[in-house]
Amino acid sequence: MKPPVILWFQQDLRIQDHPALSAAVASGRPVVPVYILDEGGSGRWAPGGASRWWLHNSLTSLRSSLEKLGSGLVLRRGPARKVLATLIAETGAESIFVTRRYESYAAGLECALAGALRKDGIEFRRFGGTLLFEPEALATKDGRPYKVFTPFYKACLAKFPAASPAKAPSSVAALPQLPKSDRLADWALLPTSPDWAGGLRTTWAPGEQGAGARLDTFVTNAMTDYERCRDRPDKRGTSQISPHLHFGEISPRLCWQKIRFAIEMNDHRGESGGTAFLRELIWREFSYHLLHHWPNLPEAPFRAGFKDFPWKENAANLQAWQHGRTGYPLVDAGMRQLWYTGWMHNRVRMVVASFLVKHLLIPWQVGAAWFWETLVDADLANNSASWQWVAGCGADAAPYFRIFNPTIQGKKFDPDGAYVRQWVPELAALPKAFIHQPWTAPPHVLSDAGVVLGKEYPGPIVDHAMARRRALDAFQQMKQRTI
DNA sequence: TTTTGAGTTGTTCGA
DNA sequence: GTCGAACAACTCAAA
Repeated sequence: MKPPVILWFQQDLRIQDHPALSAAVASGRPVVPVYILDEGGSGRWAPGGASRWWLHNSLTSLRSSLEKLGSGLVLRRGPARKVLATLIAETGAESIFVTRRYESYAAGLECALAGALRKDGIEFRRFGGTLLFEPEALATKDGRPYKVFTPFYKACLAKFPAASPAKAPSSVAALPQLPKSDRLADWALLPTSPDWAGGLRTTWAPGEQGAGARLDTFVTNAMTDYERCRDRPDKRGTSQISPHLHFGEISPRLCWQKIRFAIEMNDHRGESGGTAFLRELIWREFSYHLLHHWPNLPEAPFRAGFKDFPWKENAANLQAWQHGRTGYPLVDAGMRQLWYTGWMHNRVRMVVASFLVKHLLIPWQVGAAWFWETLVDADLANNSASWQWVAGCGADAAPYFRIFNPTIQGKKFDPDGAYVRQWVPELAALPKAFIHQPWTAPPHVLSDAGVVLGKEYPGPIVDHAMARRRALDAFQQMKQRTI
């Protein structure tokens, strides 16, 4: 019998439009699908609690898809290098196929493995599929990586169409007996005592099927109004596809194709909404482009001047932010939505991030770490690039003086306060006029609503006007130090 | 090499 | 109440 191919799954937990899987099947050799839980391999960027919950469910889904194709999924725990060596010995495989990753630790490992295995006569091939375009495929006229979104976006548009998405294989040739697999339950990816995942379970359907359903729902219900509604946390105006994309349960090429198709079918009525959504997919590409070319993006400010920024670490303020007790209803609603569902609306992410970095002067890395722990869509490229963008130290970042006013943002994007009422129930009875600024409500209004500020719900932990001035001063200080 | 136009998502202040 | 300017220059990308 021909020696098998090891198909190493990482953040590509799908069977449709999966170039490495397609190539393994096309090779005509038996395939050994494997997922390796390498807990030390990503250093400080080991998956957080919410990501681990998702991973458990997504692996269950992938395994069942592969079983339907006549195969299965081998689960192993340990350092990837060691596990792969063991599997080579057990199966006699002469090839390993993998979908390439872009985090420096992962890409570095893949390159090292490729070199080491080649010496032993083992073929190690890395495939694309995670991005529309590989980071090497896009460069300025000078041959340098892009640092500004708009020219990057135009360059992407000029490259279209990307390759068409590939169909899922109809079967995967298996060995008579797949190697032994760990029991998924033994990996303890799900939380126990306490089980905090109730909100996640009711919100999400991890896996390739859930991903497709989520995208279809978006196309049917929200795409046409995407431009108008995507900033409204009180509506279902966004796709919520981010965790599915992060785990590779759906490919961006398939998203692109489905959206384009829907626009055509719909007589172009969804054109503006669909295009705005596709632009967000290019933002994802841009984040990966940055991470690939600047590997320390997760740790260090892109603009070096921010190294000397006068941050004020403060444990009490950090905890108030994490627990949704800052006294600013929109901020608190967002932080609680995050804790309960593992996800936060994009508009609100900007507001809470701006609040942490500018109102509280807590380093963006601290906020990024909390998001990493709590988000089901925690993605090193998107998380790092976006936090840097908000903090003003990123590539093509928001100017530092652009400081969100959480009250104004609330009135603008949650005009009736429905979002706040859902996530901050202790304020639910407040009239609309005060829902985003309870500290301005007259005493009788507060008591009618059953609110005692400083009791169930706190007063503002910082004064907005003071915090704004302080942030601008800190920025001035940094600039003077740099000069 | 130099020049030129442009750059995701805001807020505040004063006319 | 509405509107435009100030906020801060700076650096990128392309001609």
